[in-house]
This record gives sequence, structure tokens and C-alpha cells, in this order.
Amino acid sequence: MKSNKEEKPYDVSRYRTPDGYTSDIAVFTITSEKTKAYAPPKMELKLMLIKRAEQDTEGNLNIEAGKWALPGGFVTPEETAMEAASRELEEEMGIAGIHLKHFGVYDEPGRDPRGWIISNAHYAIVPEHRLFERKANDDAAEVELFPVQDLEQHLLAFDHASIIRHAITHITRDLLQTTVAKQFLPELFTYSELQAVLLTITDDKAIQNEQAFARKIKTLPFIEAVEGQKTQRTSKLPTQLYRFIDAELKQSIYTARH
Amino acid sequence: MKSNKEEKPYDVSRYRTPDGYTSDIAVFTITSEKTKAYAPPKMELKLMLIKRAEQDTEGNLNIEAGKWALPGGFVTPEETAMEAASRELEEEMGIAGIHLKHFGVYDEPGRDPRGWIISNAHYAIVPEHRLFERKANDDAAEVELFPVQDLEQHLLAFDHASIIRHAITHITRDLLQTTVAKQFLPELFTYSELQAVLLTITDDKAIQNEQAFARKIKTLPFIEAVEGQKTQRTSKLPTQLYRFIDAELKQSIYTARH
DNA sequence: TTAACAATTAACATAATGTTAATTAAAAGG
DNA sequence: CCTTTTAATTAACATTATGTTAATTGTTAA
Repeated sequence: MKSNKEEKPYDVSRYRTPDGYTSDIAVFTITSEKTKAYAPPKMELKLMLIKRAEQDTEGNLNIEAGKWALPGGFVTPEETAMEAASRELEEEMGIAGIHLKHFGVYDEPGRDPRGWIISNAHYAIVPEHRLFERKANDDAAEVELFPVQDLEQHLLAFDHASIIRHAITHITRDLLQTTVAKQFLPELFTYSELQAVLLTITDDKAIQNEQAFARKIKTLPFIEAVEGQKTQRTSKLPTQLYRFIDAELKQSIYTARH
Repeated sequence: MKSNKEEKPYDVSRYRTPDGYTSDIAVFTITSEKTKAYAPPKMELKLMLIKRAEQDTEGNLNIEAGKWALPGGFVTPEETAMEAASRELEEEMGIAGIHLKHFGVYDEPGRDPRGWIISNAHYAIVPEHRLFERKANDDAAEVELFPVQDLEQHLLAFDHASIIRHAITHITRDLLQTTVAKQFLPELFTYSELQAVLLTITDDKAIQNEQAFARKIKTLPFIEAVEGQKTQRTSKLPTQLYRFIDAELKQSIYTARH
């Protein structure tokens, strides 16, 4: 139980208050493997996890030591949970200005043995090349990228296994139903690069089909072809580049094809 | 979360902790007005608000008195914010077992003058007839249903104006992109009843068009016609009844029509 | 010079949609 | 009993989008 509260005009001291307020971040990246020159890359969605140290800097036994966990930390009263997530990404990984989205609150009694601790879960999207910056800043902490498919088998701290399942659900849905895929792509991209991003999380036949997808991309209201801009990074034949544009998405399951 | 360098096992006392943890609930209902017999109803989406009392039960001046506010209250350490929302709906309104969805965290420093108070926002869907139950339980609290269009002009407590805007955004999106519309409808419903629910929040031409919508509903994978079940509540001609069924929704903006 | 290949275009059958009109079944009023 | 009214349903047809298969293009590299 939290201790002595000072007298305040509006007294809330009769209520028990939480023992801590934290932010956790599921950091996703897509690794892009070039199988050969002049061909589209093979992409894979991965999640970054940290292995909790056996003991802290003062030599005390660490809670949930040796288990894999999401990066995160305590929120201060001068910031929001989202700002704390952003700050921690910058402090711990040296990466600033990246896309963050809140997707859940974890406040199940007993979820953290240290007390009544409420956690806000966010996912972050870090382009692969920004992760390499991190290597420079890297202290001793053990960090690893895991393909999202084989996360189940690892031993995870606290309720992070559950948080990670939800994170994957949310990023998958957002990739298909919002334009967040742009966070994984350069400003200008080819149809096959966008297709490769989407195929990391779906096996939709209409997205797998090259001709259909190349035809469709030209009609999407939130993507435009950039006139005169071509690249050869995915093909010998100079290939049209596209970019995302702001457009209202108001589609519904009642009007979509199924 | 990451093994924090400053952290000692099971000791979180060095961190400042929140002064309170609350749940707020945006209670939505759709009022259904029968213009005449044997015709579909006119529906309107409304939000229930409570007028904050001038003083509390002990006679002290109440904070944000006289302003309209979302129902809600403090979360206890033995429950989640979602469970607290459910409990408060039952305690304050006498309505149990209704659909609740979490849609946001409000933790901006200074949002509540009483201190560092974190609020979880949920929306609830209460069928109109369940609200009449409430009247019986009603104590002195002033309660009113507001059409979602003309909420802007009212004086709202704390940051509830902002929370309400987000609630409307979320329920609108969920009505179009999930099967949550079923929470506003009886188990069996006609195409025009479903259409009326959707038209409370969209002006999509494809949903406005009777013929197109009546034809489309038969092909939706998450709705089935109930053989031999007809009603005359919306028409003299006995009308086919439908129900929602569980079905995986995996549509994407990249394959939908635009 | 030619083989290889991703991107692009073409062609066509099939499916879904927008639109307009006709038909149906029951109620209500004379 | 007959007629009008009305929401639901069906029909019909032009238009548009999609699935599929095949051909063409522009470039690299052997």
C-alpha cells in the first residue's frame, strides 16, 4: 500500500493507488534479404527482444532474470505512457522519431510480482537500417530479433507472451487495414516491395498474384505513381515507383468483397 | 520490461506512483423511432452522460460540478480497469452483462486537477430497452441521452470532450469494420434494420441503396439467412430474418473496392 | 547475339455492382 | 370485395473489377 499522501484540496487518498505505471514496447522490423541482383527481396517480420540480466548493476538478483522480455520501463508523472515509450526507445536503443502505436493495457491483478503495476503496451516500427545504428549504442544487454512465427517456444518474462501475441494481432490487422505499411518502406517503393511487406503477414491470394496486385496498386486512392521515377533495384526493367498519399479510408465489411 | 539499471528486486518505492487509476465509460445506445406501422424504424446513435452533482454525499463541493461527464470511477487493486467499468455500469445504472470495449488511455499530465490520475476509456453498447430498466434504479443523478452530432456545444468535465470524440471515432470504425453492429440488434433482424443501424454513422452510397444492400447481405460470410424465419415488423410483406455468425474477417484495403 | 527475367500490357471469361423497373404479399380504406 | 399502398424481393442489363493465361518490354550477363 502506498504511504502518506499530503493534504490536497481534492483528496483521493481514500483510494488505494497503483504501485507503478510502466510502458512496454514491441519493436518490429522487417528484415530484407536480397536473394540475387535485380530481383525483389524476401522479407520477414521480426520482433526485437531483450534478455533480462541475472543481476542488476548493484549486484542484486534481477526479477524474471534470464527470460526474454519487451523493452520498457517506468513512466514518470511529467510524461504520458506514449512519451515514456518513445524516451525509452531513444535511451536504450538510440533510435528516435519512429512510429509508435498504443495497443493495450495490462493491469490484471498479480501480473507483476512486485505489486500493482499497470503496463501500457505499444508497438514500434523500426526500419532495418535504423537498427544497425543501435549496434553502436549497444551496451552489454543481450538483444535478438525473432521471426514472429517462432516466438511461442521461448521463455518470456511476466505476461509478455500474451502481450506479444496481441502485438502481432494488432500489427497484422493494421498492416492490412491502414497504410502503416509505409513505415516499413522507403518514401518511394515498387509494387513488389509493398507486396513483399504484406506477404510477411498474409497469404491472401489477391496479394500473392503479381499481375493482379500490379494492376490494383494503380487504382488505390491512398497510393500514387510518381511520374518519371523508376528504379532498377528489383528488376532489370526500370520499374515504376509509388508513394503513399493521405486519403480517407472509409471502407466497410458490408461493402467489401469476400 | 527491460531490466532497469537502477532497479532492486521487489522494490519499486523509489518511483513516483500515480495518485489514482480510473475507468470511464462512453455508453452508447441507438434509439429507434417507429414512424408508422409496417415500416423500418428511424434510428439515431446517442451517448449517455451524467451531470455532476454540486456537492458530494458528505456536503463537500464537488469537482467539475454542474458539468456533463462520462460515468466512471476508481479501479481497485483486485480488478482490471475493464472489470471496474463493468462493475460501475452495474452499480450506477443497474445494467449488467453488456458489451464493453477499451479504446484509450488518458494520462496527459495535468488532465485531472486532483493529481496524477490515469483513466482508461471504454465504450459500452446498451440496447435501448435495457436503458429503461435503469430508470427503476435511478437515484437523484441527472442522466441524459445526447445525439452524437450535437455533443460539441455542451460543457464537459475534465478532458471528457476529447475522450468522447475518440469514442465516436472508435465506435464508428468498429461498426463498419467489425460485426459489433449485432450489439445494437436483436438476435434475428431484417436487412433494413441492419441498414438503419449502419446509416446512423455512415452515408456510404452502397449501404444507402436498398436493392444493393438487400442483395449484398445474402453473400456476406458473417451473416446467414435463418430459413423459415420471417417477420412483419418492418413490412406487410413477411421479411427474411438474418443472424450474425462467427466468421473470420481478413479483408484488406489493398484488395477492397474503393 | 542470345538467354534470362521482373515488370508491364493484353485479352478474355467470369463475377460483382449500380441502376431501373417489375412483381409480390399483406394491410387498410372504401 | 376491390383497390390502393408499401416494403421486400426479383429481374434485367450495362458497367466495372477480378482471375487467369499469355505475350511483350527493356535490361543484364553469359
